[in-house]
Amino acid sequence: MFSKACEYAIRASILIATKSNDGERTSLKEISKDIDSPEAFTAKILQQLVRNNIIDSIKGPTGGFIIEKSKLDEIKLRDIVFAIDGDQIYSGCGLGMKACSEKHPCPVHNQFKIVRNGLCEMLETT
Amino acid sequence: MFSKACEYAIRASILIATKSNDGERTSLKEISKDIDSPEAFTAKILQQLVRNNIIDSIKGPTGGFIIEKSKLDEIKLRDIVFAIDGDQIYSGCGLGMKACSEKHPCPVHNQFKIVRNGLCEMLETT
DNA sequence: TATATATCGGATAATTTTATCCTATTTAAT
DNA sequence: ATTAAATAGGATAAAATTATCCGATATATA
Repeated sequence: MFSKACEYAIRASILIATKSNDGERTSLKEISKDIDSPEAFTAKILQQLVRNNIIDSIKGPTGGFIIEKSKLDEIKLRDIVFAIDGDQIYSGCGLGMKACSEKHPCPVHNQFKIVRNGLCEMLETT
Repeated sequence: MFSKACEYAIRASILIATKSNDGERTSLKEISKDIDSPEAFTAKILQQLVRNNIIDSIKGPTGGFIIEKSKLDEIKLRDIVFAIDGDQIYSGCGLGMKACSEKHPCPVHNQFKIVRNGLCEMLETT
């Protein structure tokens, strides 16, 4: 469904959000241990989330990652997926057919559409 | 959503099914041209479909690929996806969390479940 | 039977994704 | 100020996916 990078991003975000809700910072070490991901790779992904303004980082001892209180209820899965995987989930035909469109739908266009709409709705509300 | 290999497999299968319904064979060249995929790579994928008994191949001049009439209505997207990508779409947590299960669901478990069930249902009926 | 056409299958290459390493920078605490 | 702990970021490596090449095999047709 998602790339591994995106999976890590979502899992990390959930952890950071939970901790942030308790007013705690979460260190990279803690994150990669908790979500069971490679540390250095996870660091890259967190940097992307920082650049995309989804999480904040604090350097130095006692540093770590947080999500601003004001953002806690605003951030949707969609934002994370976009930051890491881009819009590929939304764009184009589910089968990658260039010629497929609403006007010239591929044979499974409508069935795919239903599923994708469900997915997008979920990403935008969760 | 799917790997490219799987996309090619589905697109090729749709084409072969259509032609087979008209009693025609479809050559590799025709397939890769029609579905806009690399020829040699497509050949590998078609071989997998042959081994998985989804399509049949006929060698030699005037050869090509067909789907038996009796199978035409029986083959579901599910079969193709399984043959190429395996059961990854069905198995495990949508976020790849080992610890996630019905008993200890991850925070987005139920939302993912709805979407995946929709996808599986579609794959099994189309 | 000879030939041309088509799939089969092993080996290899290119690309993308995932993962690691190492140094720089920031900053809390002593 | 010094030190130690933490993130930042560039360079590189490993693994997986996608793609290509080429000889082998099968077979319809002349």
